[in-house]
Amino acid sequence: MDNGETGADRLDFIREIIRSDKADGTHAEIVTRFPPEPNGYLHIGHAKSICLNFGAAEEFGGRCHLRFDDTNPIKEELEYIDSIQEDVRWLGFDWGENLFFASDYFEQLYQWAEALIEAGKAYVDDLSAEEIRAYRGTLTEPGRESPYRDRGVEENLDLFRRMRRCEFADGARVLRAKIDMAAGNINLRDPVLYRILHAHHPRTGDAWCIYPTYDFAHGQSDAIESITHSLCTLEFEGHRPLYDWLVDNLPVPSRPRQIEFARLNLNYTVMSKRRLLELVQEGQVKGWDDPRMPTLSGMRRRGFPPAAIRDFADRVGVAKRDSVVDVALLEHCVRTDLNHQAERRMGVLRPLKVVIENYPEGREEELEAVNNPEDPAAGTRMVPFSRELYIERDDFMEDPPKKFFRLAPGREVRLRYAYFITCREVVKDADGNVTELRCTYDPETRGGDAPDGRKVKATLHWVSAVHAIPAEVRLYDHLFTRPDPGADGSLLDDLNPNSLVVLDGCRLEPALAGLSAGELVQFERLGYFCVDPDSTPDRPVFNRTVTLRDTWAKVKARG
RNA sequence: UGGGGCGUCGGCAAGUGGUAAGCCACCGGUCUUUGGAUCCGGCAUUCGCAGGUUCGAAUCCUGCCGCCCCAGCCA
Repeated sequence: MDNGETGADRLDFIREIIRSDKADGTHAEIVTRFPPEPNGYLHIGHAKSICLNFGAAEEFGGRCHLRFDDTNPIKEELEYIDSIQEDVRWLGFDWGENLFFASDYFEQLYQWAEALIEAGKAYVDDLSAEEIRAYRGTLTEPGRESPYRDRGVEENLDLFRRMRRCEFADGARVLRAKIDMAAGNINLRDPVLYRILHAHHPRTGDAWCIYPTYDFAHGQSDAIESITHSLCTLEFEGHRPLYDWLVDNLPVPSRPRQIEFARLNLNYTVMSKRRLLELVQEGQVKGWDDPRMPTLSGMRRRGFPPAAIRDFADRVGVAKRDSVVDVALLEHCVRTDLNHQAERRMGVLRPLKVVIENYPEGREEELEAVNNPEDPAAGTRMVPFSRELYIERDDFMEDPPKKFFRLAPGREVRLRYAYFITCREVVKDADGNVTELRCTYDPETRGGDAPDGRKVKATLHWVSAVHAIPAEVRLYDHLFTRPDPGADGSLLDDLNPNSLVVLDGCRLEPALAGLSAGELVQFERLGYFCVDPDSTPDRPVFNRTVTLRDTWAKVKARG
C-alpha cells in the first residue's frame, strides 16, 4: 500500500457496521455486490460504489458479486453488459466466478410471487396506470384501496398465471403487494411487483412477458446470493421498509441488510445517465468515451489511470451527507499517479521557430535527457539538437511584464538538457506577427550548466525542427463553465465552448514516435498526455490528460 | 399540518461528554536544468440557530431554521 496512513484505522460508517457484524459473529463471511442496470455506461459515480463494494469485501476477507439488475428489458442492452464488465475490470476489480443476473432468478421470483398470493399478501390489480396513481393519494393524503384488492386467492392465482402466459396486453394488469394504502411511506401503498411487458429481454429473450420490478427483485436477489450488506445510494432509503417487508414475508435463504450512502457528485460536470445520454445523442460530445465525459470509458481514453480513480474514491470517503466533490481533487489524484509513472518527453504545442545563428549549418548532435526524475530506473534517452529549433510561442514575449522570466529580446535562457541561448533578433511578418527568433548559443553550456556559474531564470522545452515529428494534440477542459451546470436554466447554456481545443501542427521529439494507444507521457512543462486510439503511425494524436500545476498561470491571471 | 434522511473550514471528511484529525483548494517560503515534483509554514476559539443539562457539550435534552429524497407498471 502506498498511502492509507491518514486515518488508517478510521473506518467509514459502513465499514464500521461490517467490522462490527463480523466481530460479533453476525456474519462469518462478508458478501457485497455491485448491481448496475445495463442501461448505460458506467461513470465515476459508479466507480465510488465499485470501490466501496469490492474494496470493503476484500478488506474483510469476503467477496463481491457483479450482478446485473436487468429487470427492465425496455432500457437494457447487451452492449452495456459488455462495457460494464470491461470498465469494472479496467478499474482493477475481479468478481471471479461471481457474475450474476437478476434475470437468472426470474423463475424463482415468480414462484415467490405465487407464494405471496397464496399467503394473501399480493393481488392482481386491473386498474390502469393512471388510476393506480390517482388511488395512491399524495404525500399528505392517504391513498384509497383498489376495488380489486380483495380478490380471492384462486382468482389472483389464475389471473397471475394468465399474465405469465401472455394473455393480456401491456398495462392491462399488475401484481401488487397488499400492505397499507394509508402508509406515510408511499412505497408501502401496495407497490407494484410485476408488470406486463411484451418486450425482448437481452438475456431471456421472449421467455417472459411479465417482469418483476426493482423492488421485487433486488432484496430477493441479494438473499439468493447470500449478500450480507447491500449497499446503495440515499434515494433508496424510502425503499428499505419494502425491501425488509419482502425479505421478511418470503421464504428467502438469507437475510441481507440494505445500507445507504451518498452518491458522488462532481462540480463542473453532470452525472445522471439521462443527461449524459442527451449529450451523446445531441452530438455535444463524440460518444460515451469522449475524453470530456465523466464515464469510465471517457476517463480511460483521456488517460486517467485506474489507480488514480481508486485513490480518488478513497479520499472522497463514504458518508450520508449530500455533497459535491471538487473535480480538482480528481485531477490531483491523476497528477500524483502520473508524476511517478509517466516518462518525460519534449513536445511543442504552438511552435515558434528559433534559428541559432552561431550553430554551424548542417551540424547536429545528440544530448542526453532524463526520462523520469522521480524514477532513476527509467534511465535516459538521446535528443537531437540542430541549428533550427521550435520553442513554445508562450515562452517568448517581445515586451515581457516584470514577472515573466522566459525568453525575451536580449535575454538568456536555458534549453532543457541543451544550451543557454540568447535572443538577438525578432523577425516579423508584414502584419507584425513574430515568425522567427534569431538567437545565439553558448557552446560552453552544453548539457545545461555554465562553467562560469552564471544562472538563468528559465528553462524551456524545445524540439529540433528537422527531427521533430508532426502531431495533433487535443486539449480538454471542463465540459461546463459553471460548477453546477443546469442549476438555473438549460444545461446546454452552460456548455463550455472551449472544452475541446484541437491543435494541429504540433512538433514532438522523435522518441515520441511509434507509441501505441493508451501510452502515457509527460510533455515537460505542459502536462500529461496519452496516445488516442485515433492515432496512426504517420499521424500521432495525443490527448492532454491533465495539465501540470501552473503557478505562472496564476501569477499571470492576477495581473 | 405525510414519511424518510442530512446539517463540522471555500470543497470533501474525522470526531460518539473531556476541550476541533486529515485531504483538496488557497496563501507564504525552501529547493529546483519542468514557474512541475519535493520540503516547511499558514488556513474553523468554533461545529445551522436558540435555549437547557453538566465541572466540562460538535457530541445529551428541547424548540426552531435550512437542504435532500419519496406520489414510475424506472432503477
